[in-house]
Amino acid sequence: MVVDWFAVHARDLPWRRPGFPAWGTLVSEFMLQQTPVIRVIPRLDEWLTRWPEPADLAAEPAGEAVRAWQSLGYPRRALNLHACAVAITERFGGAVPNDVEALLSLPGVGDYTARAVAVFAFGSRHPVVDTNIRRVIARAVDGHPDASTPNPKRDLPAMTALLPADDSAAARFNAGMMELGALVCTARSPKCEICPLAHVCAWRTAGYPDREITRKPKQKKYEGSDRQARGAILKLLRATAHPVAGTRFAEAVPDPAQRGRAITGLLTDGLIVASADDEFTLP
DNA sequence: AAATCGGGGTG
DNA sequence: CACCCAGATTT
Repeated sequence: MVVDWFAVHARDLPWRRPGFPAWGTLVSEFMLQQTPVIRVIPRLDEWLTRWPEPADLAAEPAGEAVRAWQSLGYPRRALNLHACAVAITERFGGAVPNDVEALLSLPGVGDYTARAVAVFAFGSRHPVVDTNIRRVIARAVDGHPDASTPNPKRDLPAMTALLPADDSAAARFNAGMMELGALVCTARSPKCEICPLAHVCAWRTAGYPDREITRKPKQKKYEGSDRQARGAILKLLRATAHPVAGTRFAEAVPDPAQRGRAITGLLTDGLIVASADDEFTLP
């Protein structure tokens, strides 16, 4: 029933176009790691126009990937994606590998992304579990809103049991479940009245228990201002093609201690590199 | 299991 | 202003 619903209600997204390259699927999945679809689409188009093949990206400095990443967030993903392009060029002859095992060996590719690429780019039959599917399973199968700690592996058995036997149908089922979570079974105010699973949903049958979730207060140990400092320095370096003197960071981050922590962290993560005379630049 | 890593959009 | 977003990695 999810597959039928998906056939009618699927959004027209770039990575669903016929003939969309596997490299494009990999780039899109990286960008979609914790970044909403609507903000990924224009950036994906820029990337694939500029770097149509993994070798095209691999031929450029990693810093160019960080620049082109712009404000998608979590810029380490840009570094990982560039490292992916290098690894694909060197170890896989420039072609995105098609099996989960090989995909998992790539930097920044975890359990979700490996399965997603194998399924959506190559049509393999694997269960995929993302944040949307986790929520749909929690509600429709387990009968409670998604209050538990994120643990995709816990939902794999349920998805495996539901997965159609046919490869193509399995791929559409995965995409359909994700779409259902994105458009209908949403995190806040789900649209149960138009849900194709309403009549079999365990959560609805049980009378929507725990509809008002009391989440434990997220305790953050880091200082919010430190996070801001990282972004400010990175933004400064993205905007300039040449090395920037460390003293100029004071404009963006006035507090010396905070500035020092930000620079140290960025260097450790490889997002910036130090050159001579207290100057910094993208790698 | 919990913390970290961004930035923008939304109820 | 708190929560959410096609997660991955480290501790």
